[in-house]
Amino acid sequence: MKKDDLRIIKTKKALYNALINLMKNKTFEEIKVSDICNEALVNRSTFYAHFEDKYTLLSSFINSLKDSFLNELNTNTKTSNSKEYYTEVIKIFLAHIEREKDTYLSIAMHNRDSILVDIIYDVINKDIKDKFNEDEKLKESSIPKEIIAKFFFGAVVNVGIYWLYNIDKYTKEEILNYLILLIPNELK
Amino acid sequence: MKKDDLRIIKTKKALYNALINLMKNKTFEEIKVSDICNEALVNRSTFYAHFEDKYTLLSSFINSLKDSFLNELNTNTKTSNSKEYYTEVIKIFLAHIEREKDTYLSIAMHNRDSILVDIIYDVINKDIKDKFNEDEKLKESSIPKEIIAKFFFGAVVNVGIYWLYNIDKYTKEEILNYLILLIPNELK
DNA sequence: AAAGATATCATATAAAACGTTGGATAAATT
DNA sequence: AATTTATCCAACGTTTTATATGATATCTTT
Repeated sequence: MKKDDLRIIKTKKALYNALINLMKNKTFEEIKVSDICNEALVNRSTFYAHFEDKYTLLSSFINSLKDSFLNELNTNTKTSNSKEYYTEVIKIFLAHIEREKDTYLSIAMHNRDSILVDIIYDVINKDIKDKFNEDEKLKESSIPKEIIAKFFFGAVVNVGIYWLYNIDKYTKEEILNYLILLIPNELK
Repeated sequence: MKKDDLRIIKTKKALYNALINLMKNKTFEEIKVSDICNEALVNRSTFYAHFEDKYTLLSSFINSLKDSFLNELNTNTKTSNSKEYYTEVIKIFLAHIEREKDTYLSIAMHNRDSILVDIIYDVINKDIKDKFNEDEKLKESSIPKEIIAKFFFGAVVNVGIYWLYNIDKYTKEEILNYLILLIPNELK
């Protein structure tokens, strides 16, 4: 099973797309493996050749989303300056939401918001934590660093999710500005 | 089916407890209706007399958690003063986490964090939004009220969840203080 | 372009879990 | 104490899962 075989790439992509499509109209739990296969025009036995079950399929897809976001982070954040670093991260975060909005909205449509929250938190926690820990300014604070981190992570992510649902109401730049205003200067 | 029949109350409670117990060791998806019934010492046909499926069971339990939190909110927030109102809400929020920590940790154990996030957001959004909208101070801000709300809701909830996982590391009072420090005075 | 490798398909099958039913029993309400 | 009714038990058909096998189609390699 060389993973670069065209057939494998094709069927996996078909299964991913099928799942996301079905999630526009159905709860994830309501979706059966056979539904996914029918939608993807893939035989059921082929499905099981690649994934244990639909949960593995979903989390595999989620991981690919995470990876693409992490790549953007690594390639687009050049500044070592911590002040600018945070706004750059937020910029990339918002760009990610904008680009993947259809996917995220499909997932959110007939499912719990939280699948979305899970994805985004995971991504953010993975990479940004370290930078946060190196931040010299935060060491002076009387509030534990980890709590400051959780506070503003939660804040930014929640605004991001709100924007996802109201993406035509505000531009990316507006949201960015609001966030910059809301985050105190000592952290910016 | 009068819902105040002792037998009904008993079996429902048994099913709730069974589910929460099982979630300490298994994913919600791995848990079968028969598992819940065995754990609860309740016949499977009785289960179906009360709930459509395990999803209905879970969300019914979640609703009861939400109700208990909303009750605390309504009975314990007397102040019309908006400054003090927010800190009171946070106090009640932290007290709720502390009292229900075993339940929440069971749910979180082998499941996505986000089930928890879902619960808490739902509760908070339901009741506190209105107060937020009435807040005169916020009308002066250049930032849309809804965004300010999402920002600080996300922040507080995320700190609360962090505390749930590290409940022995900080006291309730410490967390409260940190949050008060992190929320700017104009909003307090 | 042909040969070889292998992913996919079609089909079959067993097991697991779902969801419902009807009558007997036990527990509650009045 | 009489009546109501929730629970139990056991059985049943259906759906879905998960796996296996050989034939076919597609991709890779040379």
